[in-house]
Amino acid sequence: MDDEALTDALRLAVDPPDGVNVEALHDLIRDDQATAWGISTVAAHLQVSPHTLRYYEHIGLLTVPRDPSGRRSYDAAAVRRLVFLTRMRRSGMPIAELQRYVHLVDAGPETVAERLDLLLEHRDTLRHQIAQLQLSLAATEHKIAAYTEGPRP
Amino acid sequence: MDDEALTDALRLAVDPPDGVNVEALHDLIRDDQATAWGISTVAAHLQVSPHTLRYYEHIGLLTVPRDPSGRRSYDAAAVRRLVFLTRMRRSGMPIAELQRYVHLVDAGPETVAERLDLLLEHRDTLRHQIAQLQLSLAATEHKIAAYTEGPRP
DNA sequence: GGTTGAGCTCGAGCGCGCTCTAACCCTTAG
DNA sequence: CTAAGGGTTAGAGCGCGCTCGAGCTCAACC
Repeated sequence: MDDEALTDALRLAVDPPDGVNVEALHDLIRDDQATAWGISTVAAHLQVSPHTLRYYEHIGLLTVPRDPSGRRSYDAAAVRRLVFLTRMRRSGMPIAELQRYVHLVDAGPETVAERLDLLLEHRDTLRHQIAQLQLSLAATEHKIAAYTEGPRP
Repeated sequence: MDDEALTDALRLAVDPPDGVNVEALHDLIRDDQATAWGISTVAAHLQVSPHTLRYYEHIGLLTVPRDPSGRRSYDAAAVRRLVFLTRMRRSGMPIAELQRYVHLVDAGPETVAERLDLLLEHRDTLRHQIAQLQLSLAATEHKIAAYTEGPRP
């Protein structure tokens, strides 16, 4: 059930249906303090390796509770942060910037302005990237058309 | 060969999102047969370093004519190929794939089908990337909205 | 209760794509 | 005629983001 919810959240994150519904994603992974997940479960759902999850923790991007025998036990907060982290990574945010961001988050509410700056900057980067990719896509499609239609490409 | 397609790719390069000098690119494609450009000129216009241009040549992505004293003298064909190469690189195509592609181009017209496959595959990659980035953008904008609009209760 | 397998830490290694250095060569301005 | 400044080569080095291995502990299943 919770596992399913996580799966759904991640499917939304990776492979969006027609409308992008950020609200829904947000709801799907909201607090749910009963359950916890093992490292390989989380890794599989986020499409990263357990090694990577340990690495992220090691470099201070998040802290993960342990079970009595010392194993990582990812709670809802950890998973939510990981969803954020992996999405930012996939969209090209460098790890150093993620470290800066989570440091601000952990520092408390007086850093909100700075976090906002960081997000605004990333938004601009994303828009720029999308524009560039669309241009590359147009160029690629044009070349494809030249190969398929034109007798002398 | 596919000079025309490369030229078209260059034409599509005319309106990059930020910074790239449109006039400069026009300079680069004007005077097709008469002129040649030095390495630092080309590097500046393509926004890469001369080191990178030598590197691309070294790994076989293109060949560049030399002037009588042995210096690189980029002609229109070389520049067109570099426009293509840099565009593909910026849109995430790995160098190994570029090597494969230019190898096919250099192998002659019987490799057209294979080149087309490669381009189709890249097109799909681009579409997927764009979709992902748009989702990340939506998520980022949502977070920004949460910070700016919602006065925290 | 022994074996299998997953997780743990620590630290080294790696693949990619440049990026830089060393040592030398040419062209051009003063 | 000299000196600056950019070009040439081969090859080493680097930053990023993992990725893997060694050697161990622990839990679970037959």
